Amino acid sequence: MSSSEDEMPLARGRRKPNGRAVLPGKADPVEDESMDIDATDGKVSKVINGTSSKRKAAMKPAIKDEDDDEESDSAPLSKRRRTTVNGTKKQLVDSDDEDDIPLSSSRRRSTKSMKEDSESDFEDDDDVPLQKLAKDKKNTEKPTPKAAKATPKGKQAAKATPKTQSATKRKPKDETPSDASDSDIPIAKQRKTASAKKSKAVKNEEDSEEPTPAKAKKGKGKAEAPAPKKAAKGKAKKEEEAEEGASPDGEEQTDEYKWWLAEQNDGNQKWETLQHSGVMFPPPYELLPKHIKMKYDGTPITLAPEAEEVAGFMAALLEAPQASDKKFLENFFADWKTVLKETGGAKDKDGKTVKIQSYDKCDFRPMFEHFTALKEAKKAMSAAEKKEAKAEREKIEEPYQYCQWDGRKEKVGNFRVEPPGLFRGRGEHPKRGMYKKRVYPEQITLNIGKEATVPPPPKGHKWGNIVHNQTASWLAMWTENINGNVKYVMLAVTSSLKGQSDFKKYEKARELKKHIEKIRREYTQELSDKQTMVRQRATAIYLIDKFALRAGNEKGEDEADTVGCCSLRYEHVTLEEPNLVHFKFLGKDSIQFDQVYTVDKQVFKNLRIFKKAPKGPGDDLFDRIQTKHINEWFKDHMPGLSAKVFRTYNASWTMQQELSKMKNVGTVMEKHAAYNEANKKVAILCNHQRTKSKMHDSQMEKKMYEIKALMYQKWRLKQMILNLEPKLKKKKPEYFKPDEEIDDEDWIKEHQQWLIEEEKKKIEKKFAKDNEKLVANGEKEMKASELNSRLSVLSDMKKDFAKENKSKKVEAAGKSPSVEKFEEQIAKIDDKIQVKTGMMKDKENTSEVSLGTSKINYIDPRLSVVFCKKFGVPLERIFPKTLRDKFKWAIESVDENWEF
DNA sequence: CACGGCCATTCCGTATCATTGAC
DNA sequence: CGTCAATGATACGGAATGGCCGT
Repeated sequence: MSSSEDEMPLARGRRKPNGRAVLPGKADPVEDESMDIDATDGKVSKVINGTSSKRKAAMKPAIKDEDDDEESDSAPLSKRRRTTVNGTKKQLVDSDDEDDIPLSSSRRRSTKSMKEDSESDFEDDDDVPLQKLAKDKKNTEKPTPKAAKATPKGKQAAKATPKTQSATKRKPKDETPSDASDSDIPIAKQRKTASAKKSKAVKNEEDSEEPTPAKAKKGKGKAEAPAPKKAAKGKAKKEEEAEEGASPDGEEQTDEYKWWLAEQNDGNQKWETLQHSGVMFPPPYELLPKHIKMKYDGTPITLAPEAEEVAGFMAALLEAPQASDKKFLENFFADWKTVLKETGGAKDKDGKTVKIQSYDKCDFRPMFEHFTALKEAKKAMSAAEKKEAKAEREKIEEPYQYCQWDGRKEKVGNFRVEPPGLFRGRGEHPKRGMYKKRVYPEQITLNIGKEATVPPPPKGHKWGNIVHNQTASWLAMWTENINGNVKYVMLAVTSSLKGQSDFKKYEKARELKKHIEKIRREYTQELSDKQTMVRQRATAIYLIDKFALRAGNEKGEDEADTVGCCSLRYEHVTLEEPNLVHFKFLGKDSIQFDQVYTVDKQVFKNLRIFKKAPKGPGDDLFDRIQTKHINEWFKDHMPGLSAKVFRTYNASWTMQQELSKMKNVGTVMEKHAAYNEANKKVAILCNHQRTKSKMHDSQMEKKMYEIKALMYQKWRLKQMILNLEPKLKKKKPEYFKPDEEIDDEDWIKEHQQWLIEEEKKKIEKKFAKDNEKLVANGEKEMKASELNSRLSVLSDMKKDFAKENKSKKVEAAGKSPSVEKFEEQIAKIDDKIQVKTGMMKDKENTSEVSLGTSKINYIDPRLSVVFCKKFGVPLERIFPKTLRDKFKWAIESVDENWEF
């Protein structure tokens, strides 16, 4: 049985715990490839043959041959491979093959030897002139391991970029604004000057377009209202901040730390002093009321608190998709049974133990219904009650919200300990459904200043550990039980610390600008390197650069099967002559990556080689490289360079290109739409998707129907005009044609039916309501005959429609009908149609693209700020409040000439 | 180990619809 | 009786948050 499993071509399940895909009964394709390559040249092939024989000899121990291997580059790879291969025996046999095709694995041996294949591939490959080989050889030897590695050491020093310093000179470190409102004066000023410079026309538009009026009408004076007016702005801002400074003395917000005006602290130390309140725990579990009991095999059962709690987690999901996910249920059930065992199991009403053996016999419904009722009760709370509850919550949270970081008040991010629950995972995570346990203070380590007072642990508990790690930015941590991952409590994204690293991230990306040409030149050249490893590396880097792929570390058996660049497998890439590549795989978070790209010829050729038989589904495309190899290469070309930097760089670069194409014309709304369009390009580049909501299609259909209904109404009105002025038809025949969407008799008839139905419902509803009222007033209900008479309009409608359908004419309706009146109504309908189609398009357009992620993480915020300044678009249109906070550094530090 | 990225979910304000009352 | 404004209820969609994922 196990042998048959070995033969399964599927990747999944054949991965070793370390994640390497294992080729069952197959030796390393890699080496063959390199042999082949080298074989193109007589001289080299000699070397290779040496290697190969060595390899054969040292097949399983593998590692050793590296040292004496002359072709150092390929050796490490084979080493890696060897260590993970399970079918050692087979390989050994295979490797006896004279052809040096260890692959052999009878399962998919190609008739043509791999050697031949590759040879031909590289032969028609004139990118690698023979004479060059000697030189290349040298090159490849040079950058061997250790020597290169030393370089990135300068990284730390280089990190404090000159840019940072230049920003520094503006103001000395300890400069503190005199009061809170002070901080927004500069903005106001900038804004003023900017908008003054910008066209007045724009401002007028703003006034007319902004949703402000509506809000104002509502009497909400909130600063949030996009009121572009300078004066209004300043005032509003102040209010806002006053509100935020919860404490009565508006003092505390005053010395907001403008790190971008300050000296950068270099080195590893993150703080000097640190005081905080620790973490907030979820409320303890409260037992369900006695009468709420789940059933097993029809018997109501009593559970220990923890077992009941876990059961409740499942009960809550009864109508969620998880409830029909076998794996989820299986994992849940296993963990739940463990809890049951530990807590004395389930008892019936007489205290007799009930054995829980089958999920199918569990009935969580009573619990589910109880939860649903609770939810509704909560929803039904009066506004005042809700407000009170909220205030109470906030009061409890208050101490955790902020910490003192080097004496400054900084916002804390996730101070709440994650509550227990069932692990959800993304995609087909093998651990989904497992019980995520409650975290107790004893498991928590606090990181806090030596001088600080340690926050008291919850009563009856103590903290697991207290440390004073000044090189760490976390305030607290614990280890979660599902994957054994460490969870950290850190500062909020709006904190100065995070702001600084955000800033550094973008500066790093901008630094790449200076190197990108050289980098591209070099990897392009390496695309035709004679060594497979180098080629694979170059190809991978090409993909990372062009298509913004992630690096793609190996993953373990107990993680979802998702891939990035280096972990792409055979089946993820399909080639289509002459140079189209179809990528289809699950990326981070199990998000589908499904794109067809045109690639460089050489890249296409390389991919074809990397897919050569005997590789098949389940095999690594880049079998000779790992992320560490590309990372080493990156670091050699620029300190701190990584695949992520490419993503940031390309995203921001794309945005800059798109924005610079734009002209300062049109309304604010149009400009905003254009911005979103650019944003969308970036999102697509980064493959930021969102799942179309389940409702999406039906909502679309509904909208479409509404639009058609409007068109029909319009058409009828036009017919009525004709009814009044038949002559008009000759004058403007186009005008009186029905929209083609509704040019369909069957549809019209259906629609008429629908209209009648709707009308009927409406009348019945009204009747019922009227009756209710009468009863409430102690009067008698109306009789059914009244309803019938009211419903008689329906038959009139029917008749009218029938008549219309026959005569193709519509009688003018309404009192004192006139052409003008009809035209007015038509205009209104046209407006509605316009609006609706616009909304539809927009919705469809962004239904599967998520703009947020790239806006938050990849597009240099300074680009957006510049955009707003240049085009007079209120920043609030682009950045909602939290983003304005997060990007304060960007908002306050650029003028409109700034470039990425 | 530590940190940033990233989608789904939840939260919350606004738009829209329905209802009522005044004119 | 129709219209319009005011008000209330609800649906909707963007913003904030949460917690899982990858490097």
